[in-house]
Amino acid sequence: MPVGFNVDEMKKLDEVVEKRRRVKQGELLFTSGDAFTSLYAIRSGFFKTCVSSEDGREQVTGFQMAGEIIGMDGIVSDQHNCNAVALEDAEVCVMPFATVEDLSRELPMLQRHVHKIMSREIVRENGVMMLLGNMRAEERLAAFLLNLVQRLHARGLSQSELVLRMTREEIGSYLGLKLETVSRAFSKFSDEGIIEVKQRYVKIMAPETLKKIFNPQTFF
Amino acid sequence: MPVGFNVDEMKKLDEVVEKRRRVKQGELLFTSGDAFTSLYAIRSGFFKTCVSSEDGREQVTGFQMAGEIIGMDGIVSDQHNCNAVALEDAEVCVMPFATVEDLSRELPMLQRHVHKIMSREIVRENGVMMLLGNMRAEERLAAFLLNLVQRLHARGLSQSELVLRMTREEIGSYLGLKLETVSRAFSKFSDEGIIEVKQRYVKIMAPETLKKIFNPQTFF
DNA sequence: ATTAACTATTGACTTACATCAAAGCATGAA
DNA sequence: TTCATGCTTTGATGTAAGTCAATAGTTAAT
Repeated sequence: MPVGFNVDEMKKLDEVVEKRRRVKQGELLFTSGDAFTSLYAIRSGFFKTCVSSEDGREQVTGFQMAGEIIGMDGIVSDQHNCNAVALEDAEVCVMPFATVEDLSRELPMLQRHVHKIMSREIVRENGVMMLLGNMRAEERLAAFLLNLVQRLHARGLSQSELVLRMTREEIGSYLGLKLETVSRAFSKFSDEGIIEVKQRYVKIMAPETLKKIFNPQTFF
Repeated sequence: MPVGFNVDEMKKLDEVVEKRRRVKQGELLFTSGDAFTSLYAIRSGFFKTCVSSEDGREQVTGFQMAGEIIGMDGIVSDQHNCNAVALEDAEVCVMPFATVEDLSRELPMLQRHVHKIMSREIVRENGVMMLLGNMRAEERLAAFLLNLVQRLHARGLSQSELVLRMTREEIGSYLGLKLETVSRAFSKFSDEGIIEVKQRYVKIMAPETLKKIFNPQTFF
């Protein structure tokens, strides 16, 4: 939650958080078809969200970490439209959406915040569409890595080192690539000295080169 | 706007609509970087929204028709993050977002409506990600056509005939394909008797076959 | 400690779509 | 009517990424 609330308002905000819920690695926070009741603020841990087509194909639609909100897909139809799976043991704050709506009628700042969170998700997905529709494998992976470290850095972690919480297959699903292609792109970056990779551990050695790959035009 | 408001509430809702704005074919309703002030309800006409990368690649992120709301991409950063271009002469209702927020604090039904519209957009984009990440060219085009006629039919138009408002290139951009690939897929469907095509005019002869192509598993 | 079950890497080969190129249609202006 | 312009179709060829397959490294269970 953002700063800028007074003591009284903070008390009200506390009401929103009904209770906490722990989700073990591999378990579902919610799944497609579940009744929608609440948004979830991730306190710790790491999630993926994914949709699956009726013939079983799965598309990872996002990776979410501490401080992020998930569940907004459920508002439109009062039931969830994707699955949220914990990629490591996690804890979330359950925020009943009816309470969020009630309270955001009293607190314009909360109202504004809810709108921004949803808008941010729309804009993020626009970016993913650009990635999937226009970029090549290495550009996609560069964008993915840069986005991940940037978000981790914003949480006080390193801006050059990270431990991936997801498999090559899950990265591939998010980026519209097969796991072998993801693996090859990692190896290529590693061969070129842009990153160091050892399984899930990644160290970014040349962030500027990575940015160049993601966004070639910047240098014309 | 949905039904279920009383006379008094309807009066208030009228306040939201500040004024109307006409946008000629080819003109921008808003563009990336514009200050965000309002959402727009399309009264007539047809729009595309698109984002472009710094090196000039363009990704169409959606096509919008009468009755739909655009501009929600601007909320998060107080400036628009995509371009909205009229594909035919159009008229929109300008709804200043500050007014929408004020009023939706008084009218829970409006508040709920705003949330649903944004959630619907998130879910739609999830579907596009599935399309772009997992489907082949013909599946994408089948899904696209089915979605278009379904929306047109909901507006009282035919469920089998439509006139495309966009070029093959714009369809391709939306679907992550090149215009030649879109054209070939149209020709293939036509050869197989699934549709009749004559330039922008399309008649769906075998909707069930189209659904099968989009969703092969249904028939195992 | 020894499996078993995942996960990741790498190579050989295939393929769906992209690219390049030419020609055919519309639409609108002069 | 004629020309110009922009869209669409179709063919020939190229290529990035997919598929198939073998191997090896990691993690977890017994």
